[in-house]
Amino acid sequence: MPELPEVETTRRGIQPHIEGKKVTRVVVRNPSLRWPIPNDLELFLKNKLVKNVTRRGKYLLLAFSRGHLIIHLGMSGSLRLVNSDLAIGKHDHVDIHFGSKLILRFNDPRRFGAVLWTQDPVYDHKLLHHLGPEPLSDAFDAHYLYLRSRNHRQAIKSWIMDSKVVVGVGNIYANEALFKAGIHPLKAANTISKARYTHLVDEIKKVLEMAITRGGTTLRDFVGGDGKPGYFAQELNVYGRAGQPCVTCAKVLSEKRVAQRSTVYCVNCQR
DNA sequence: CAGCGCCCCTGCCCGC
DNA sequence: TGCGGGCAGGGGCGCT
Repeated sequence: MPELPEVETTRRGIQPHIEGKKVTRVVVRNPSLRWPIPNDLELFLKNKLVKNVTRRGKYLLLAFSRGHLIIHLGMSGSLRLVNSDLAIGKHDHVDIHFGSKLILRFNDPRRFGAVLWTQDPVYDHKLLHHLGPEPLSDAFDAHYLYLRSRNHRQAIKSWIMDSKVVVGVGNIYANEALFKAGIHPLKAANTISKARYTHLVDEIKKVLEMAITRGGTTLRDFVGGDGKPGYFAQELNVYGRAGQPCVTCAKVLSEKRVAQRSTVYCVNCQR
């Protein structure tokens, strides 16, 4: 249920438990995700040690001594560490065993996710090589966004959701950050001033950081727990609140579909 | 060639 | 209680 904070929460949850551990077995029950899971996945992974667990955008990267496992959770995927005696549930498509007890289990009802293997330098992979800066890095700043936006007329909301521009800004947080920054989601990217980009960058970082902090509160549930991310509990100002009053000015929030995604905003506070 | 829609898939909620 | 329609947090890809 992954926006970037959930992916990062997942990474932090699994990393300490599998880093340095050896894969003993791989079970693929259903290989048909967004792209087919390689059918010789076990061959690549068996007896290999996990060197580290990193993240690029919403892609989780498990580094092995020779190659990387690339995992994307899509719209409905989750990755949990479970004990090997836990019953297999619906949509549990992949199990990666670490010894006799520990399993990293990939579940994905809608199967928009991906589990891929590459032996090449991982950032050369076709899914990663074009990606823009990490939103929480210093490279993502107003100067960068402003310069890059000058020849883009597209609506600011879909523009900041473009992974070539910046990774990890999903629909919920795009809505929330634009509200906080007071920017109308349909405003053309190239018409927004540098000062307003400063505000937007600030709000994107803040909302993502806050959500990661909240997500962190569920970390303790990662082993054996239900693994549900905590972000539904957090206060959202606009997402899911169309027709309800704006928290700032009480005017009824509007909703439009922008690039096929639900977009909620306040016509009074966002211009 | 920037940028728009399509589409992959299951589940859930709502209205009839 | 059953069924059809619409919508869901992603994002690559094929068109124009």
